Amino acid sequence: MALQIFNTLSGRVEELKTLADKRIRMYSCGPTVYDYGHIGNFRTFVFVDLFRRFLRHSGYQLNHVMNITDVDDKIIRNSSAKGVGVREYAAKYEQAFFEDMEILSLEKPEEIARATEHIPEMASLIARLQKKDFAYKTEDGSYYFRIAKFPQYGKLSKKDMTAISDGARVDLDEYEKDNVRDFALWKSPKPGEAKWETEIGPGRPGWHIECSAMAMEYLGDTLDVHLGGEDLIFPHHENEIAQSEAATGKTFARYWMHVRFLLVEGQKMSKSLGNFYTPRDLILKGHKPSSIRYLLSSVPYQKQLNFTFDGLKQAANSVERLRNFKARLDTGRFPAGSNPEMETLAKATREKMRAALEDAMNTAQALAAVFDMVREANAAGDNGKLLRDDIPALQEALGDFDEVFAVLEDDDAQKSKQVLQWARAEGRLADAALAESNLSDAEVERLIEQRQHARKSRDFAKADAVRKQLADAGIILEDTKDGLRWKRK
RNA sequence: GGCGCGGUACCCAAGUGGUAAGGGAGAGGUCUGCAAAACCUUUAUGCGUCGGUUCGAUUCCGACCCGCGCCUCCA
Repeated sequence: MALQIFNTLSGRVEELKTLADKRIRMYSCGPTVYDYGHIGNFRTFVFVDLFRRFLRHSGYQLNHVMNITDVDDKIIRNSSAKGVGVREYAAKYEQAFFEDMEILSLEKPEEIARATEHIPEMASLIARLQKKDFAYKTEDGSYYFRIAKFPQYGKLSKKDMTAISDGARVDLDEYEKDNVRDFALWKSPKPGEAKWETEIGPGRPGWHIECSAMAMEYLGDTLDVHLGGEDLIFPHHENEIAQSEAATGKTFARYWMHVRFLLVEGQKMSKSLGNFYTPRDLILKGHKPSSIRYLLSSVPYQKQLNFTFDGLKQAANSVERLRNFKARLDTGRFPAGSNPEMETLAKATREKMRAALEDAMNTAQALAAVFDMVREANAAGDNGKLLRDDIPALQEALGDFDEVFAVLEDDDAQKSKQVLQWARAEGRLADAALAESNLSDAEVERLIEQRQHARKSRDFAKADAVRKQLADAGIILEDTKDGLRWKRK
């Protein structure tokens, strides 16, 4: 089977067929860097990451562009409220975004495009649109897109723009527009706001034009896939289509994929409800980065995901189970020989995972396949039916899994530490429940040695006391047949 | 009002016209100096409600109830 995805444009699940065989041109809407990203943003970004990883795993050569919107109304408003320049303000949150990407194990796209570095491309796109009469300039120097001239308008969001729907509100201030639905391509300069001198005059770009200009700049007139959060379907992506296709006369993006919003504790996340979280907030509360990534990955992207603290705990336990299995494969000792059933199991698991992800990125089903393997291989191990030569095949299958899900590497403690340092620097330590483990690896090893001595001399009281001491510092010990293993909680 | 999505065990969640994956949690057991890990057993005659189609529906159709999203530069 080949990769199937749900295409918002057609409203159907379709086979993904790229323009150039095994090369994919994709564009995903990145952050507007006006504040720290929240877990809702990161549901989308985590999905984009899973998708790119799976594409690469499937043999595609990726050309993925993500934008950073570093000029917009909110950035202008927030930066002036703080009395810092727009560039400086945006740079801080852009940096934070990159840090968050690393914390959540998100790969960097091949190209990261900043809006402010592509102003001339946007201006020339607007000039093209004006030449074709798809854009017009108003008295104050702003430019708008003429929706009436683009009959396909609404094809992505399935809106009939010829009729004004009842509930839709209209901004009456913008009387200069020919039609209330026309959207801004370019905003005339206002005192105190960032502005650029361009071929179409001074001002700053509208929201949508950057993505059209940058996507086409890096990927050509027609891209294979365009992704984003579901809220972007309208107006953002609809407008991108209008701008791009009006200018080029060609299809802008052949497939549109949209990630559903998440709920937090059953409700829409909002600051007023007090259920608004950034990954940093959660890490400071003691949750692991891998738990966040796992939870965000575990529900297929087209389904609403209810993000709860209970779910976060469950995710942590699930990741733990997978890591324990990995450790068993990596460090356990097994009898010589091979059991063909294990090779079959590994192969079947890899195929099931691939089939699940090819089926419109059904991550839940892919996870089920891995857990089936974990259980069966563990059982075989307990029964002495897991043999030395079986290990590589199982490791490979687990590696396949982690190429996409990326949760097995135990770097949570180190990542959390970074967040703690950030919190300290920002003076936010007050709300940090995260306890810093004050034991270095060497100290842990030293205590473990003491305990082993005690055990050898059958002084179990002493041994247990040491274990208790380590447990209090967040260190878990496991006495296995193959020796002692320890890990940080 | 228009368009759309969803309601599956204590929690998360997959799925199919033929009788309910997987994970977490709970209970019991095996193993262990004790733990941990792991394994085994167990927890939905039931898949929002009510009708209909069918030999048979959780899966198809209709109505209703509930939740959610977009229609406002919120991912």
